Amino acid sequence: MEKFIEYILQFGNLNKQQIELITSKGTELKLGKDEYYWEAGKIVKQIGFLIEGVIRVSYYNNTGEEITRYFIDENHLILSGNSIDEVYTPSEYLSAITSCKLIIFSKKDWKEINETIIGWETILQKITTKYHKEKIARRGEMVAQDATTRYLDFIDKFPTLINRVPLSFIASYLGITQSSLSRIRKKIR
Amino acid sequence: MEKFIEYILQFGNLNKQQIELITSKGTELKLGKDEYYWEAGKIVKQIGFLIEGVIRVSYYNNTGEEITRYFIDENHLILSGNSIDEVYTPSEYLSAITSCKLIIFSKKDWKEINETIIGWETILQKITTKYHKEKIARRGEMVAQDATTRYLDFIDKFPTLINRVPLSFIASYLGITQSSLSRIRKKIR
DNA sequence: ATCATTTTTTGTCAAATGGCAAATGATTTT
DNA sequence: AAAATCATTTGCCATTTGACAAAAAATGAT
Repeated sequence: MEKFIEYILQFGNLNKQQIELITSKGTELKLGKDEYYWEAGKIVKQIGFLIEGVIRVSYYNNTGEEITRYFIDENHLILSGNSIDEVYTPSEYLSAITSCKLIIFSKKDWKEINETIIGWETILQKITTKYHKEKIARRGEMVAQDATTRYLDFIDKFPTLINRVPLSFIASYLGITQSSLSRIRKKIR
Repeated sequence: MEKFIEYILQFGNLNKQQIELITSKGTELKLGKDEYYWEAGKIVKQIGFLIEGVIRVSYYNNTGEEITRYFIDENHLILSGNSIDEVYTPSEYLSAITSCKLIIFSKKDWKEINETIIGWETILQKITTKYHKEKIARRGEMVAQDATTRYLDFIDKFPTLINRVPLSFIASYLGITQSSLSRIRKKIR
């Protein structure tokens, strides 16, 4: 829980009372490997903060292939709702790649926090904007490179993930086949 | 100018006085083809709204190639600053692909509007979020497809641009060479 | 209209990647 | 430990794309 508080404090100040309120509302959730955090189409009923593990965001493209859109690693908020979104289309799946530990808040509690803590909106706003930008930056430059460069970029940007994410997922994130990625690895090794 | 007001009104209400304030502060700016709206490294001293024309957002990658990150077409705000950003890295160039007409506001006037009109922040917030999402959605699915699919997607998402943007820029947006794009065009024609 | 310039198309060949299947390696289960 | 399962690597061949160069088409200036 402290991790979550620490995270929030990066974006704005909170007094003791406020921290207590937040702490009292959060519950721990454990996810086993390959369990879904949420599934396409289902209504998301909570807000989560990932303390441990890696979550994969995926969707199915028009040919039925499952594509990895994104990875979420430790110390990231997973939001959904109206203006503040970590997830963009209702057709996305979030599944645990490794076993995960999260702090979750029900929508109701989250709303209460929002209504009680002055400046909470602003804090969320900052967080959201920061991650929007990160994502755009990460993704934006990926299109215009060959697969090897993209993989190198990936290592650069997600250094902690390389050994925790199966090759097949990385490949689907990079937009290449497993085989190709395997060959690329061999080449640059 | 009305176009800009119209645009803003989609995101929130304004009374007559407020509209007048905004109108009084905006200036028209014309850009010739290939002129820069802003250049990497330079300080942006204004906020713009594109009424006519197409602007290309580009950057140079590590090998010195100029890559098109994005196109901005009619009726879009071009912002820069702190939390509200249309442009993400200070190394980006914005140049007019066609001749352009913009409404611009100096940072000072923009600040004044912001301080005078209650709810202005919220309106901007909505706009920002909307475009962040659009971009992510547009870009996000592009990596995992072959060039033909990406071109088809492009046509889908920027139907108004195909005939106004030179092939070379589209190619650089899609992450392929001109020749390849030319061949793809031929194939699907 | 003519010339010069720019943009787009095309050709050729090499390199990268995909699709498929088999082999190898790693992990888990029994 | 052996078997079963899953993940990764490799081989083979087809297709796509890149690099480079040249031709053709479009655009702009005079």
